[in-house]
Amino acid sequence: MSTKSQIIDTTAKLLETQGYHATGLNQIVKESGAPRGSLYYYFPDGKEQLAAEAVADRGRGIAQHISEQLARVEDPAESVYQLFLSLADHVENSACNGGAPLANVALEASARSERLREACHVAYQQMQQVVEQKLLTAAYAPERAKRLSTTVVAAIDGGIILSRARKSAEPLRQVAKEIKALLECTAKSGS
Amino acid sequence: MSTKSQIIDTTAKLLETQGYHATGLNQIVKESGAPRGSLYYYFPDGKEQLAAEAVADRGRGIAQHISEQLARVEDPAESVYQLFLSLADHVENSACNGGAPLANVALEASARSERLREACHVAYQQMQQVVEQKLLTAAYAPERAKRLSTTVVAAIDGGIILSRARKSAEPLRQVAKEIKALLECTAKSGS
DNA sequence: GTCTATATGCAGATAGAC
DNA sequence: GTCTATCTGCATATAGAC
Repeated sequence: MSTKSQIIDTTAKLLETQGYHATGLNQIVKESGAPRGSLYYYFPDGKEQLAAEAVADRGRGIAQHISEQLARVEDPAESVYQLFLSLADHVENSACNGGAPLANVALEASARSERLREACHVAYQQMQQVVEQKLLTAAYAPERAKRLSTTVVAAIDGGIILSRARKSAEPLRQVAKEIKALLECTAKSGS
Repeated sequence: MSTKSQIIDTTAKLLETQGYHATGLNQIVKESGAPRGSLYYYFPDGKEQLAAEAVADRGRGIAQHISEQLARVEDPAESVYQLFLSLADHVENSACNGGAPLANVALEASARSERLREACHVAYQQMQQVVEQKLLTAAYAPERAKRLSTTVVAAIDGGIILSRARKSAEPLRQVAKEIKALLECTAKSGS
């Protein structure tokens, strides 16, 4: 892996657990093992640019991960449910400090940096579209599939926040059940 | 209002929009108009203590706000729906930089400070219990009311994150519709 | 209770050698 | 491309006067 992508990857990981302002350039350099002098060579605009690229990279990664997870089960409701459960496992394995790679930056920087806000927005759109596409394979009306995909993404992030605060993946699993119920009980009614 | 509560209130507001690490003690002093020397007099443990008290205070505030909102409409599903809409208005009026007073701190500090994590957890529990109580006035099974209340709180925070990233309250309104659908379509089935 | 002054450290960023 | 040295500024926190 190239030095640049190594830096981006480490940054994304730190942003996920610590957030933007708590993550220092020094820490990124140290944990990535990248040469100190490379940082401003690859990212002339400094921390903001680096974070934006990390968010974009992680956004693509999650969207792909979600896509793969959803593809494993044919039924949309069940596939989304399994996605939640896999996320819950991930949250548990990361000691409840991970799982929502974008939420932290989105909240912190949406006001301060337009560049970061936009990066987060794009990443969320990608996640949402993947879910939406899966839902469209069922009998949902297009508008409703869009609303549902927004709800699924929101429920993921919200569930992870609660799980982190509680130091337990239980909230995420509870949310999983209800999202499944939502997808099932109204599957055929266009409403 | 006393100096102390003035400081707490300002801190809570800044934490909501900026998060923990981006909010400096200097800014708190300046914007609160409180005397500089008072800070460590009222909060000997410094920033961490101040933030924890701000979170606790805001937690009580939101729980009460939610309680009042839910009391305005008898039907649980409809009352929760109206709650979401009022939150969407609030997010819009704050230029999409507010609405989730706890999420930011919960994500940032859950790993670093046990004290802050616990404060967030308690605050979330209070919110959830208010919703749960409202749901119990309907025909939901107790266990399900708990799951649903978790889902509602998660959906609020997640919806607000998406709305902030998108600079529009639209995601929150979409989520609102689906949560309403969830509460309605399964009202009588204990599942 | 509140003030000012200050200690100490680390942040992000830059310059210039190699 | 990568290095080291350094600039500047702000962060939290403390000391001691009033």
